[in-house]
Amino acid sequence: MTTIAADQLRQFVEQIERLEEEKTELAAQIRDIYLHAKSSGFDAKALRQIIRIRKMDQHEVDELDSLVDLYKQALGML
Amino acid sequence: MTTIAADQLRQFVEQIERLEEEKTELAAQIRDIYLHAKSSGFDAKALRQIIRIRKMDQHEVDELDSLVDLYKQALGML
Amino acid sequence: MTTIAADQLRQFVEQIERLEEEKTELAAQIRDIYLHAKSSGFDAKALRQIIRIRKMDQHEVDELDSLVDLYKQALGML
Amino acid sequence: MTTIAADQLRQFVEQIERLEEEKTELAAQIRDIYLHAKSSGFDAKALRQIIRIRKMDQHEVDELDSLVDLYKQALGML
DNA sequence: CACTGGAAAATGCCGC
DNA sequence: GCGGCATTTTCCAGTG
Repeated sequence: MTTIAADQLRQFVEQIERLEEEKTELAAQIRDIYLHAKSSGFDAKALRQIIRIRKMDQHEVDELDSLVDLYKQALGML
Repeated sequence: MTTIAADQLRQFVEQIERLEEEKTELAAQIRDIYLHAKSSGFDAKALRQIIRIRKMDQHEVDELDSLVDLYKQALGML
Repeated sequence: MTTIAADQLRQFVEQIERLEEEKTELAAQIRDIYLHAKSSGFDAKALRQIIRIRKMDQHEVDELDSLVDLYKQALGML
Repeated sequence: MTTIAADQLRQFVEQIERLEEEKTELAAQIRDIYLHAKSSGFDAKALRQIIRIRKMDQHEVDELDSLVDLYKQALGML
């Protein structure tokens, strides 16, 4: 491997590592908020579900829900 | 480490590996079923959700659902 | 949903649930062994590490290794 | 739910969503770098491996290593 | 466009 | 009983 390639590789590695560090930091902040929410009396599991639902397109949500309901019906779960 | 300890360790390792192998095999079978279900026209995501719901105690389900609804209401998502 | 489809769905669900039950049982057995190992004086964390290392398909690992070594060299990690 | 609690909930949700957005953005940047690396002739898989290896806190790894080596020896893996 | 593999999220266990 | 860690599951991008 040429020196040039090695330097280039090093650049890539360092850039990635820097960004991943930031990403890890953000993840930690998010965990903290869930902890705060929890100690404010909110249920973490339900909160996560809310976040998930809001992230999904409304159409997707509806589609999945109606399928789940259909399956529940077929299984006598309703 | 004595020979006895080494033998004991080996026993543990082999037992664990054997069980994990079986576990892996089961996981593969489960994946297969999801594949069959899919090729029979069922939606894998919805199916997984059904399995999850059935695994939960009914009381838990209700509790989580009502919390999620409460949160949705608080956030004007309804 | 037709009766046929409903029956088919039920089949899938029941098969999956049965297999998952077995999987859970195996997981419990594995936990037990770790507990036994621990009470025989072995360090569970190290033991898990051993299992992990042995699990890696050595061949596949080696495949990447030459490339990885090249890059590590370039990064002064050797 | 009181107005206060609802407001608090909204705060948590918005904070989480904002941080997750940033995290997604970082992930996109990282993907870009891998793409650049790839078009510079580097193997993405090996590159990821490098990143993974470097991420392991070398110190912590060493901590376990003596125990692991002991066990490997016992298992004839050395 | 389905599959594979790898990253991220979520769940559950063990320790304190 | 809670927090941290490890595993497991889910999701998603890359690939053929």
